[in-house]
This record gives sequence, structure tokens and C-alpha cells, in this order.
Amino acid sequence: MPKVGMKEVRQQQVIEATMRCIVKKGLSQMSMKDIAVEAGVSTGIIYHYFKNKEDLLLQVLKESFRKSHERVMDTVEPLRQSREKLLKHLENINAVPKENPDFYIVLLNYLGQAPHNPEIHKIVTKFLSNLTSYANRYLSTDLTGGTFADVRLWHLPTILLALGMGLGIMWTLDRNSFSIEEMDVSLKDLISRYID
Amino acid sequence: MPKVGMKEVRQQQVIEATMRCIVKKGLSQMSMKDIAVEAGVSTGIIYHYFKNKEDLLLQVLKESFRKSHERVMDTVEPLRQSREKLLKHLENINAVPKENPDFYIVLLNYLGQAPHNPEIHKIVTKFLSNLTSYANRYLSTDLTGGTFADVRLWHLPTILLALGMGLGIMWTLDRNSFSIEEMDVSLKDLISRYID
Amino acid sequence: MPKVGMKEVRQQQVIEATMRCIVKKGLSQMSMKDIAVEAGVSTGIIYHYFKNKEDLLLQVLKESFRKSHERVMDTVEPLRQSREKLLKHLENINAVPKENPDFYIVLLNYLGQAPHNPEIHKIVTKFLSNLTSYANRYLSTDLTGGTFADVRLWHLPTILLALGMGLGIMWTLDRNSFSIEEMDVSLKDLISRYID
Amino acid sequence: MPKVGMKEVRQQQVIEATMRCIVKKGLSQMSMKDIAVEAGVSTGIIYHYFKNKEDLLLQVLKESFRKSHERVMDTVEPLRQSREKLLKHLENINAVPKENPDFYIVLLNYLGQAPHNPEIHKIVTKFLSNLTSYANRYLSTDLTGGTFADVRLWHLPTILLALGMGLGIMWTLDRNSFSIEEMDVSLKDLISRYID
DNA sequence: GATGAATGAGTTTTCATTCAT
DNA sequence: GATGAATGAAAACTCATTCAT
Repeated sequence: MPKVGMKEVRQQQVIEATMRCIVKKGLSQMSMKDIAVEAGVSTGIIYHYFKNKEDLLLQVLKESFRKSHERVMDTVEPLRQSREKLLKHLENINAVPKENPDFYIVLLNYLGQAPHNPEIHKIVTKFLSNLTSYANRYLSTDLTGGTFADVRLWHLPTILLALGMGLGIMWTLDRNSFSIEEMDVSLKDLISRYID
Repeated sequence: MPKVGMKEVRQQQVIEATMRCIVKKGLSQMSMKDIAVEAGVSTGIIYHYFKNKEDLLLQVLKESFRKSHERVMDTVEPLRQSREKLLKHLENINAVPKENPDFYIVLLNYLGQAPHNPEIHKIVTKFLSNLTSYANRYLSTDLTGGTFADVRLWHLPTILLALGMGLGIMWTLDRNSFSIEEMDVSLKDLISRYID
Repeated sequence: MPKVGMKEVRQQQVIEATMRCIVKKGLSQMSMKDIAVEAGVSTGIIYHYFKNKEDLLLQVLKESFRKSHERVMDTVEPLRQSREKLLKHLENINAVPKENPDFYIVLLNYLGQAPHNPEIHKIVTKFLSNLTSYANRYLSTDLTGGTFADVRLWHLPTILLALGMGLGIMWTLDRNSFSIEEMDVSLKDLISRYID
Repeated sequence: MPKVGMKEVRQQQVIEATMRCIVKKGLSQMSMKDIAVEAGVSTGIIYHYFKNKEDLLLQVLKESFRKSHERVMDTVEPLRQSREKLLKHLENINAVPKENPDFYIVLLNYLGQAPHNPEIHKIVTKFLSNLTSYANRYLSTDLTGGTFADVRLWHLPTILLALGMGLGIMWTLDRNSFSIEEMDVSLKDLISRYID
């Protein structure tokens, strides 16, 4: 077993175990012991790699958002046309809860903490504003030369994000609340009529 | 101080103190002691009126949803035309976080628990499906004779709820993420184009 | 409802409810609330008739022993010959757990407290020595003119009591540990051979 | 102070502290804090080694019975003749309360719980039936070829156990209730007459 | 680096007792 | 006399964190 360069490996091991614990038991029901057992390490070693529980939880949130952002980029970024991007973005919104249901469970747990924990709050709002900016950027750069007025585009990124988050939460809580495939069609219809 | 017939009063007193504590400290950071102090009673008396913390938290959630539902009804129900109702509904969606910001803080706290607590999960999904049904009812009964196809209406209630929840969460986390008044205009525009 | 002379009635009501609670839940698992509910009164009123829980428990023990002693006297006392008394006594020993199983449950609960509570200890040892004295009295007064030596009689009462208590406890804990009817025969055999 | 491999040591340390607490204060008067102080450890560590108070108390009972059984075996088992064993057994019965008075205090505390706690009940009845079986075995295997009828032997083990328990309880409660040495003589007389 | 034993403050919950009505 | 609301101290239990090995 290599003893050098283990830092990143161990940290990742613990972060991923923590995510699984959050999904299984919930952020506030999960103890450091739970995490240690899930990760297959001792409780002591966690404190070697993370300052304390608070610190670990922040790293987990960052990692979770990093992965999510990566997924968005991998899917949407390669596309050329912003119209294509928009439609892919809409598909993405719907796909996340189904393809990565754990993300929403983790997100919900942290959203509940955000109002009372400045650090978490900062990271969450940063993540949300990043997503908004991103949509804003490709809409404004590529579509401004188009036929529709700017003013309507102004709120579109926010609306898309809100819709995505709202639908994601609803579907995560109850998979029968709507069909993702059918909702996909409706959303494209809704947004197409808006921007055309 | 009267000592008899205080049941309803005390229960309400404790429930409201609990809501304030959730807003102040967060669901899982708040102790029974905190609640007792906030309510101005002893910890013992809380257990006289509620089976345990879990029970109290469920009553708080129910009461919170009851009040919220009541507010929706008071505002939207008196209106005659479903078109009016729909627009008022849209206004409402935007108004809630501003007029009753605590509701969203409380909601976020419980949403984080919902995936891990069957009772909370049941109440939350019931609340969401009630709201959806309600919008569904006035849309389907009054607008079916209209000019637009049913199929589009099918998802409208869910979309409205998701939008409302998503925007509410975003604005609660960051009041600068968008202007409620401007978003009001955009939403009406978005939905009008969809149903016309 | 008569308000005078209620004292004895209420006290008896509470004492008997307490006995039922001890049988149902156990001395140390039973709360004043349990007793109040079982007796159909408020917790407050118990403190009107008994100084505190300790006092109530002592009254219950006394009452339990009073009733038990009464039963012994009613059965054994009317008999003329001490030989008859002795045999009846033996029958009695065996009959108690079957005819009044609750007595042994209550007794076991108090025996566990006796080593740590001087008041209970005093009452229990008094009860045991009373039973011993009683057997001693009718054996020594009536049998001393008989054919067997005094020295053997000396311990007979204690042996009888120990046997009775031991068998009672065993049968109370496990009704299949022996057959009371068969044990009756064996005991008479054992004791007859001893004194003849 | 070593910090590793302390499991067995600590468990024994806590179990023995618990026994002392039961003797000092009584099973239901004794708190986990009391035990921790008596054992010279923190309350937390007890929960590291025992699931909860119930679990600890069961281990204490098992250990107590294990030790007691060991003592019986060490004394009686080496003997060849079952007549010898029987007489030694009788001596033993009388010796326990004097040589190991704590055993009876502990036993009395658990006997009071047995009717209301299935686990304790099971362990206690198992212990009693083990003792009965043991006496039964050496009586039936070695004495059946003797001159006295089987039928009388049938109940002898139970009678011996009941006598032992009854006398032990009486003497534990009141050391003046009889002289152990004199009772020894009487018992041997009683049983000898019975089996001859 | 790694372990898991150990701590002790903090949490939920119970309950004998009191007391205003 | 009678009620049951109210108290608060004490109980069982948890858990983040530390530290000897």
C-alpha cells in the first residue's frame, strides 16, 4: 500500500462514504461513526484529513456540486448552437433526478441547512448563481441577434433553474408525481412558445 | 394564570415557538430546551401536550401547511373566472416568500428530512399533491371549453408548483437572485403564451 | 356521593390499583400516573391520602401482608388438632401461588427492595417472623407432649416457611416447574416422616 | 494506561462495579452515573461496551449465575458418591448466603424484575431448572439402584432448591432468623429420613 | 499514518411532587 | 375534596473530538 499520495485517495474515500450516509440516513442523523464504518476506516483518521465534521460536510457539498457542474458541462458545452444547448439543457434538467437521484437527496439535505449555516449558504447560492450565469451566457451571446426581445430572456435562466430544481425536488420526493418523459415534451413546448 | 382549559392555547404556543426556533436555529440544531425557553414554559410541559419531539415536529409541519393552504384559499378561491384565478395564483406564488419568508425556511428544513422520515415524507407529498390537484381542478373545469388543447394543461399545475417552489427557494436563499415584481411580469408572460 | 367517610374508601381504591400496577408493570416501572389512571382518580388526590410514593408503597405492602395473614388464619385457625393444622398449613403453602398468584408477584417486587429500604425490610422480616412464630406456637403447644424430640421441632417452622416461599417463587416464575398437587403429596410425606 | 485490548478487562470492571452498586443501592435505584463512578470510568465508555442499561443488567445477571454455578460445581462435582454429593449440596445451600451474601442480594433484585422482563425471566428460570436438573441427575443415576422408591426422589431436587432459596432469602433478610450451623444439622436430618 | 478507547458535555425524556383553580 | 397543568431535577443515552498506543 502506498503511503504517499494517499491523502487525496483517503479524502475521496471519506467524502463518498459521507454522501452515501447522507442518502441513507440524512445529514443530521448521521454520525462520524457511521461515516467511518461506511468508509471502512477508523473515526480517528477522518480527523487527520478533515478539520472537523463541519469541514467534512463542506467538502462533501463542494464535491457534490463540482460533479454536478461537470455533468452539465460535459453534456451541454460541446453543442454549437445555443438553441441546441437550450433544448439539451431542458432535457438535462429532467434527466438529473432520474440518472443521479442521490444528487437531489444530498441537495435537499444541504438546502435545509443553508439558511442557518453561512458557509453552506455561500456555497449553495454560488452554485445556483453559477448555473444561472451559465445559461444566461449562452442565451445572451448566441440569441441576442435573434428575433425576440432581450427583456424576456432576462429571467429565462432563473426560470429554467427554478423549474429544474422544483421538478427535481418533486420527482425525488415522489416518482409518481409526473412522468419525466412527458414532462420533457411539455417543457420544450412551454419554453419554445416563450422564446419564439 | 389560569390552570385549566389551557390545552389548545399551550399547544399553539409551543407550536409557534417551535416554528420560530426552526427559523432561528434550524430543525436539527434546535433542542427541546430551546423550544421551551422560546415558548416560556418548562421542558416538561411540552411532553404533556406532545408525545415526543418527533410528534411535535409533525404537528408543526401540519400547522405550517394548514396555514399556507388557508392563505392560498383565502386569496384565490373567491375569484370567479379561472383565468383570474390562474393569474392570482401566479402572483401568489411570487408573493409567498416575500410576505411569509418563514414558511420557506420551515419548508426547506422539512424537505431535507422528508427522504429519511416516512411521516414527514407523507405529509409533504400530500401537501404538494393537494396544491397540484387544486390548480388542476380550476384549470380543467373552467378552461376545458376554451381554445387550447387539454394535453398542454395536463402538466400545467405541476409546472406552476415546481416554478413556485423553485423560485421561492431561490429567493429565500438569496433575495437578490431576482426581483419578485419583475419575475411576476415574466411569469404571466410565460404562462399566458403557453395557454393561449 | 358521600363526602364523609370517603377516606378509607379512596385509600383502599388507590392501594388496590397500586397492587394491580405492580403486578402489571412492576414496582419500579410503575409511575404515580399509572396508579392514578388505574384507580380512576387524579394524581393530585393520591397525595391527599398518602404522604408520598414511599408511603403509599408501604401501605400497599402492609395491606398485602394483612390480607395474606388473614387468609392463613381463616384456613388454619379453626382447626383443633395441631396435626390437622400442620397438614392444612402444608396444603396452604402450596395453594397460595395458585389461588392468589398476585401475592407472590407483589412479594417478589418488595423482596427486591427490602435490602435497600429499611422500612420495607422491617415490614417484610416482621411478616416472616410472624408466620414462623405462628407455626411455632401451634407446633410447640400441641405437639410437645408427643413422641418426638423438641429439638427437631425447633427448626420446623422456619423450614416450612422457607419451603413455602421457595416453592411459591419457583411456581410463580414457572408454572411448569412442578405440579402443585403432586408436590402436596411429597411435602406431606417429607414432613410426616420427619415428625413421626 | 494501555488503550488497546481493554475490552474484556473493561467489561468485567463495569460488570463488577454494577454488582456492587446493586448491593449498595438496589437495581432500580442505581443510575448509570453511579455505575460509572463505582467503576472509575466515564458514562460514555459503558455504552461503548454494552448496548444499553438493559443489556448491561443482563450481562451482570448471567455473570452472577455463571459464578454461582461454578462454585456449586467446584464443591460438589469432585465427590464420588451421590450420597456424599447430596450432603455436600445441603451444606452448600446453607453456606452460600454466609460465604457469598451479595449473591442473594443480587438475586433478590432480579427476582423482583423477572415477572415483568422476559429476558430476565428466561435467564432466571433457566438457572433454576439447571440447578434442579443437576441435582436430579446425580440423584437418579446413582441412587436408583438403592432401597427407596423412585417416586419420592422425583420431587427431591425441586424441594432442595426451594428450601435453599427460601432459607437463603430469609437469612439474607435477617441473619438472626436462624443459625446456619444448626439448620445444617436439621436439614441433613430432614432429608436423610426422607430418602432412607 | 492509523486505530478505537475514552471523555464529558449536551440531548431527549420521565416523573414525583406541587398548586392554582 | 378533586383536578390535571406545571415544574425541574435527574435519568438514559449520544456523539464530536481527542489521544495513547
